[in-house]
Amino acid sequence: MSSNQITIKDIARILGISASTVSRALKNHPDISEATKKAVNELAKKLNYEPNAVALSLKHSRSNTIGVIIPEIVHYFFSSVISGIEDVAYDAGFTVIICQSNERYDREVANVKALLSHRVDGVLVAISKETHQYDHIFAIQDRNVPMVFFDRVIPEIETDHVIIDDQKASYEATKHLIDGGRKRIAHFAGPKNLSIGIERRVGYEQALKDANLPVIPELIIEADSFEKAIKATNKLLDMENPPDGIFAVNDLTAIGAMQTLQKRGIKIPKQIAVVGFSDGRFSGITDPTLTSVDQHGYEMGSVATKMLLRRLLNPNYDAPAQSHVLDANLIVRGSSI
Amino acid sequence: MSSNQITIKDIARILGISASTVSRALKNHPDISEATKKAVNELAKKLNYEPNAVALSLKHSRSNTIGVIIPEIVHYFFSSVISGIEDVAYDAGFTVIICQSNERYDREVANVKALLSHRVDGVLVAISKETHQYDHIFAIQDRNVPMVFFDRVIPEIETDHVIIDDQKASYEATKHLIDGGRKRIAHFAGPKNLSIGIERRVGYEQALKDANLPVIPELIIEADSFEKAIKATNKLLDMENPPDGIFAVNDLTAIGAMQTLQKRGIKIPKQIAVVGFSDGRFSGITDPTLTSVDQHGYEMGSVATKMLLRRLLNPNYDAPAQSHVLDANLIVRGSSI
DNA sequence: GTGAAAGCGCTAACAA
DNA sequence: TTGTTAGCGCTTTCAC
Repeated sequence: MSSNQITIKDIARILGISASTVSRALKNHPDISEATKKAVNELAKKLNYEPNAVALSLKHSRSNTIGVIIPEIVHYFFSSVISGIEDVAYDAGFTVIICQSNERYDREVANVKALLSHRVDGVLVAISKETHQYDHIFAIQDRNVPMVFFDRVIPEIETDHVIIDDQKASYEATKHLIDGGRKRIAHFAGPKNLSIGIERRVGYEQALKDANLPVIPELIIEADSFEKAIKATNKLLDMENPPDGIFAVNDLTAIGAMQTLQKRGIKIPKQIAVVGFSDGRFSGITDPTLTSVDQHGYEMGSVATKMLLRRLLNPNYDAPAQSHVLDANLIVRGSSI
Repeated sequence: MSSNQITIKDIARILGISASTVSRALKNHPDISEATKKAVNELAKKLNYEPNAVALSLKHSRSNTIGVIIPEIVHYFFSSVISGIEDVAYDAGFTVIICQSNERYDREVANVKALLSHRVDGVLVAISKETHQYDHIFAIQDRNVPMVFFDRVIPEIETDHVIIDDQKASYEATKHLIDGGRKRIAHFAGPKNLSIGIERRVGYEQALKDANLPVIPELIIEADSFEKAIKATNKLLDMENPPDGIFAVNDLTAIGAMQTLQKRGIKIPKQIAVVGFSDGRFSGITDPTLTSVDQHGYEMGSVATKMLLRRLLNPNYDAPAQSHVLDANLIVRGSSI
């Protein structure tokens, strides 16, 4: 398994010149004679010479590498984010190292360690749900490694971040139902200890208030899984005065609602309209198709990476931490109109 | 932005000893006195010293890094594979660099270049659909960098690989329909130029033959998108003698079929049973839930990585290329029983 | 126009 | 028990 990697030395030896000359010839240094350049470049090509990025990293104390810490790659949203990160990083000549925390604190700490050890030039982090202690994050800052948070933010930590305006998106979604004439809109809410749970609920309530509609506690049910949504929908339908619209905290619960409604003979959207919050690609394949908020994962990844590159590429750029808030817009489909 | 990374030299300087002593103390070398070890380790801890993986890579000509080239991370199957890769690699102390080809040949070539430049110790590749020329792959072999193919295989290239037994899985799926008493089973087929298209169709046909059922050309329709599935289903229903079962090449088309059937008042599975081939996580949230083949993406990633590690960790292991075929098993749900 | 030498951080053979 | 030195591949200053 002896490695066959060609080095500058190999080229130098073959051509009977020095390594430094080869190095210069390869970067088209003006001092080098055309003849030498030609010989070097031809041989390099012939031997499939590829500069050793590891040596370059060590030499320049810059690895041209970005580290990413993400909770779970298998979520459609997060994999879209990664796609956005990869594309932008790639265009800027950076390599991306992705680590999954699997929503675990200990794993996240290990990830940080690995990335720092690899001397990544910057990191993009979506903090795990389990993380409530931040020494490992401070370690990144201590080393002056630029960092951008995305999607999940820790208020105590001052660093660039890009998030979605969940509250506004929920407001829009609810308003869309109101504009469609709905007066009793239920909400399947997320957990109260998660910011998305809170933000989406606040947006919902605000839209009701702004339209002079009452916020009815019985119509707000904590339900963030498919099964819970089915139960919650049945509960709503069993009420004396059922809702005429449902705004669900995510698509999965919206789909649970739709199926239950249909099973009980309710017409969507005629009798009850349904709006979800996109976390998959289910919305296009339900029947009717599901009106939902598009979270723009790809854009989030690309924006976050650009924010990071801005600091990486201009070492004297030292503006204070920026907050970039993405608009998440409503995609209106069949379930609500 | 001056980097604050602590080095062995820093520790040596502070303690007034040599760098090599520090190095040895950190790895608990028996020659070093307890006192020195203690001092070094305490200071290292205090300063948050993290070994420079870049320097180690250069020194050892081993980067402890695995490169992955994958078509598109946003597919659930591929992101599951990555999860499997990450977990196994992580446990073995390896870092993973993921590159997306986006199903493009030029991008894949660039990915290989980047990974070779980073001197990854081994690579895991699922070749892009667009790739029909293999110089970049040969370049990997030329450098004696161990490589494992997963999911997509190039017969001409001899290297370890792990694939799914598509044919067998399709056979099982079709047989399951036959066992349920279905006699006219339609097939939504994938493109004829893709191995999954061919394999799945062959498995379907073989199951029919083994059960002495005729292979009816009109019941085999090329349909690998949601929209095509809807059209195809309508076409089937308009036949004089419609099918009593549908085996679809993927879940998306199976769902298209189900919706069309339901729209036209057909009961699933009573009148027509439907089976899909899993490429998402739709199967649990349809109504009825969808019987489908589980592709075991996570397992594929973990097996592929283990095959790679076997070569990386035992340099004298040089068995010929192995082929690992995973069983993809049928998950029976409501759409077929 | 080209070469020699030093150094990025770390390790290991060799000295002391 | 510890230090010195050389070297992994590359770049860059300084010499010639």
